[in-house]
Amino acid sequence: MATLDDIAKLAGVSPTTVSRVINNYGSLSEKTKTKVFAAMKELNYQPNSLARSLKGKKTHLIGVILPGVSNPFFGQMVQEIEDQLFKKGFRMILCNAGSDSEKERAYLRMLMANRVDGIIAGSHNLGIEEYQKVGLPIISFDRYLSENIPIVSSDNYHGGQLAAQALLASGSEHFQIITGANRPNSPTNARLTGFKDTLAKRDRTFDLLELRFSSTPNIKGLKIKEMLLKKNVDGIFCTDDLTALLVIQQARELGIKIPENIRLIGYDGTRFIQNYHPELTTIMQPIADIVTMMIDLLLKRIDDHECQLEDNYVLPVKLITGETTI
Amino acid sequence: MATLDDIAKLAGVSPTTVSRVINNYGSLSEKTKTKVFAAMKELNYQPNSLARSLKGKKTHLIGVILPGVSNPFFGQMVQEIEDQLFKKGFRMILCNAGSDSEKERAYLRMLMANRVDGIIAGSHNLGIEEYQKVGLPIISFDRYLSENIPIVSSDNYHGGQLAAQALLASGSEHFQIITGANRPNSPTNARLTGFKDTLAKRDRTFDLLELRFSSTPNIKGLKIKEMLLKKNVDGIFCTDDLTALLVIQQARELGIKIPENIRLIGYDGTRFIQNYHPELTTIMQPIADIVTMMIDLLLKRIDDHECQLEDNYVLPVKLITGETTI
DNA sequence: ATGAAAGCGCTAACAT
DNA sequence: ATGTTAGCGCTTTCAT
Repeated sequence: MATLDDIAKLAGVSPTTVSRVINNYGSLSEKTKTKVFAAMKELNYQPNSLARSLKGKKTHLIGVILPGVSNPFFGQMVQEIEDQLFKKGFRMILCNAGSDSEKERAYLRMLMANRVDGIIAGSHNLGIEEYQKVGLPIISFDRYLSENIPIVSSDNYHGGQLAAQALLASGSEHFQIITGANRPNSPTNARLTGFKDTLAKRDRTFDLLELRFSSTPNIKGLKIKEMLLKKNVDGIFCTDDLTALLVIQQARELGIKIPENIRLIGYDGTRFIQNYHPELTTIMQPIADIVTMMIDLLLKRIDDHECQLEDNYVLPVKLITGETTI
Repeated sequence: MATLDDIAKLAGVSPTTVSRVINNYGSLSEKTKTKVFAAMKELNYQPNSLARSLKGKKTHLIGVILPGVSNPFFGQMVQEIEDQLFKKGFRMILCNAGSDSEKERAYLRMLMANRVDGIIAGSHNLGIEEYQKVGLPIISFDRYLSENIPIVSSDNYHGGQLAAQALLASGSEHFQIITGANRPNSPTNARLTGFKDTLAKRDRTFDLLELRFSSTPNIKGLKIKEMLLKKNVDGIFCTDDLTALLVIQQARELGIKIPENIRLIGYDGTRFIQNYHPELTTIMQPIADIVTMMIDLLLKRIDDHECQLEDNYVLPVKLITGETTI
């Protein structure tokens, strides 16, 4: 692969001059420019960004750590991140941490070794210490990682309120919420709290079903079926849309009609759900805005590592009414 | 951020020795090792992989170019790629090319500039020339890119055959196939050919509806509705599962019963579909095997740029029978 | 068992 | 307007 020196030789100028042409910097005569450009074309030259970055410049690489990308929510988010980063001249190293803390730890080390300019993290396997030690600009999505790491999230509390209001408005009396395992410190818990508080104001209570994030859909389906059979519920709030799909599936098999017998509301409102399951009432997270916010903050921190940022940035959610609530 | 020299000083040895410890190479006394390790811990040292790679070593970076990741098929594929690459000590730079050739071209340049060790490409915006000029190991998924770039794909032709057989077996008489726009040279066309040939053997014909990849689901849905109303079909083959979901949606709205009035079969069989739409009969692509194959070939080429590989690697598909065919 | 020194490809003073 | 040179952090001969 051609180097800057090769170009210099071919064009009959010094390496510096070539560097100047590449970076469009200092004063160059038109002649030299043309010569150099010609040489670059001829050898299909690409400046080695490793060498460049070694000289203390930015790598323009961002590490993105998420639980996984086969889930449509994170799929859409990653797509959005990639798109926005690209427009700003950054590339992304994708890290699917799953629920494996060892892997996440290894990735963190790798990202440091690769001298990424910053990190967007939306996973939650690790303790605080590891993220503190990284010493790189980090922005978190929907998770508390450590002091001084800003969290961007949608308004989970209000989402919970909206869900409760929608179910109340549709005349439900016996409420059920289905969540993932609730981690301490996770902003996601606010969905539950918002739901609970709103019901409490009307003196209503509800049952809670926790399904571990790591359970397979089959297992989740089974637990849902069990719940559906045992309890007399008529208003269900799932804190993610995929679980809501499982409820629809199980209800259909049991001959339970939605929304006649049960009203159902999900959470996330990805483009995927809007396109392929428009029947589902859900709370939409503003993924594009979340990503814009995260990237904005991250780039600020990259420009100035010391810049002060808020602890929390909360973006508004929206109720999308489908046919699963009346 | 600490450098190798910092460690050397702190440990009271030469940089060379530190390098030896890091790479576990040459002969070291236990004492020195311990000292050096201690120094590394103390400064939370991570070797700068940029500097390492500059010295001619591999970057352990792989570029992955795909149309996008919000589609569950590519989502699952990316997840699989990431997972397998990680286990072999590689990272991945994710490039969503969409249907934007300028972006794909820019990414190709970036990947060269970043000196990735190799590329996995599954997009199809670009002409042959650009991929030829890259001069990096490349493996393609399901697309013809250029001479000497191996293509890994599932057995599209056989998939088409299976689909036809399933519809025939379920007693359909009037066939419809719904595909994306058919590009020349795309292995995907074979799905159509396999379907056609199998029907032809039984003296059956079929209608073709082409939906551009770039159309929104709403538009696709509209065209499907139109088709459903106008034609008298009772056996539909969609060359991807998402389109099949759209057919289910439209049929439901029109009061057409599946499988009573129409039999339906999709293509891809992602884990997502298997979990959330088990009712859909579909042809499953062996994503994990495809990825294993691609990575295997890519690493071979990375080890030896000249190594000879086949032009095509075709992996078997499987019929998954749901309730949309009887 | 350890160290000195050159060099990977580039950029940035500092000349001229 | 262009060139010389040193150095980014590491690996790798070649010495000792």
